[in-house]
Amino acid sequence: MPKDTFFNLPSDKRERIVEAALSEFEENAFDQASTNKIIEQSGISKGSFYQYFDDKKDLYKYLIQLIVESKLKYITPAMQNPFNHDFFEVIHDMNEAGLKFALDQPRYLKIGTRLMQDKNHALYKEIIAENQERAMEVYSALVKNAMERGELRADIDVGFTARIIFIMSTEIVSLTTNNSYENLTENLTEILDKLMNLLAYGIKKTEGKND
Amino acid sequence: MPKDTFFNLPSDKRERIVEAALSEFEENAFDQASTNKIIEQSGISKGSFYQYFDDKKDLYKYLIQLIVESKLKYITPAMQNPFNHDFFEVIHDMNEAGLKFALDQPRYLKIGTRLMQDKNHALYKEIIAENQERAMEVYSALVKNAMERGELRADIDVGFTARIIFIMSTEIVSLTTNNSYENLTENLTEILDKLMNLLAYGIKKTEGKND
DNA sequence: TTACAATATGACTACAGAGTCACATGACTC
DNA sequence: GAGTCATGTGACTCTGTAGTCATATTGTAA
Repeated sequence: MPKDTFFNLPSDKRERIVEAALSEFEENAFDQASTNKIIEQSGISKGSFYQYFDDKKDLYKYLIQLIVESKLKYITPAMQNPFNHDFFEVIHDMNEAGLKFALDQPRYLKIGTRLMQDKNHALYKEIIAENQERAMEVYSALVKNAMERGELRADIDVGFTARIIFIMSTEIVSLTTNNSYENLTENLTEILDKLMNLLAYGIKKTEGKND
Repeated sequence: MPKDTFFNLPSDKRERIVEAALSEFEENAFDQASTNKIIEQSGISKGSFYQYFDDKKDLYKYLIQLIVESKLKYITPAMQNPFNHDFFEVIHDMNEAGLKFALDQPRYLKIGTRLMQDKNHALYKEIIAENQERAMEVYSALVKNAMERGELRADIDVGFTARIIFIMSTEIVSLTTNNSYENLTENLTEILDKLMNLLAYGIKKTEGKND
């Protein structure tokens, strides 16, 4: 957590620092990112930086907190009473919210994605791992509930399905972008529909579900 | 490409260098990896290193080449006459081969995965991007062919499905490991079956496919 | 005006990185 | 033995890094 001196700062100065940090961490992973550059770009002195933050990690974790808070604002509405809604509708709405977040907050997305990528990094374990466990529990509960209500095939594996849905939620962004997070196009709902359709029905031609 | 001096080296020395480089790039992404450490660990002098390789990137690309060649050895058998076999069988066998590779060559896997992860890195674009395009073309042809033979629903999107299958092939490893590439368990075929089942039939309870 | 605390500053330390270069060594030919 | 060429060497340069600290500035309260 940043120190009081940081939060006591006039808001424009504080924003300049956050702005500079976002830019730096957007372009570089934690180890690559340079506090020197952040200091330079935000126009504060080195000494001041260390009066605001314990170290580079302190600042970084603060940014991640901002990002998580922001993303939660998007996701939570889709999670109201998830056990009373149609399972596929809940999953759809969550992914839709995630895409909206990606569209609205591209730099947040980029920083978050960077963190998610390096699963071997100590920071990943420190910041992400446990939250991910919680997410998996939520997904598992959703799947289990939907099975009990007869919405899902009875022979599927709950944990496996939960993980698939989790991976879906992280990969859907890359599905919509040809791998460069810059050009998020407008056919998001189209791609989301295709994905939901695949999740529900698969792609094999069967007696029940022909063309 | 390494210089002739490298290939003229006595094989034990050459292997020591490759070994040291694999270790370093296994533990660190390209930018983090230290040539100094590779030099130290392989017991050669700094000057020699630069007589073998143009620079750090030269060595790295050589390793990637070894990795790609190794992976191809696993995958190609599954790709013999792909248009005459059952579509799901081909996909199954390819993924199975990929998992075998992951099991047999964990350090290759780790280095390769690291490279795949940082899609923003210049090296990703230099090394991966075009190969990925080619992979997508192969997958697309497979999907299209299977549709024409009536194996797949006629209403699916070829490009989308090809991308799903591509993502599947990269994500299946993480599905089998709870995110640490160390403990690849033995229930690989089980997970692969579940994944193939999902791809084919989805998870929704329908008239055609109950329980 | 004085006194004191909070904040600001940037030169500085200590370290690590990639890559260079003048020189040393060893092998092979004449 | 002399000459030549490929290869080996490590001290060195240059650049960048995170973090520190003695000193200066500012704000506030008496």
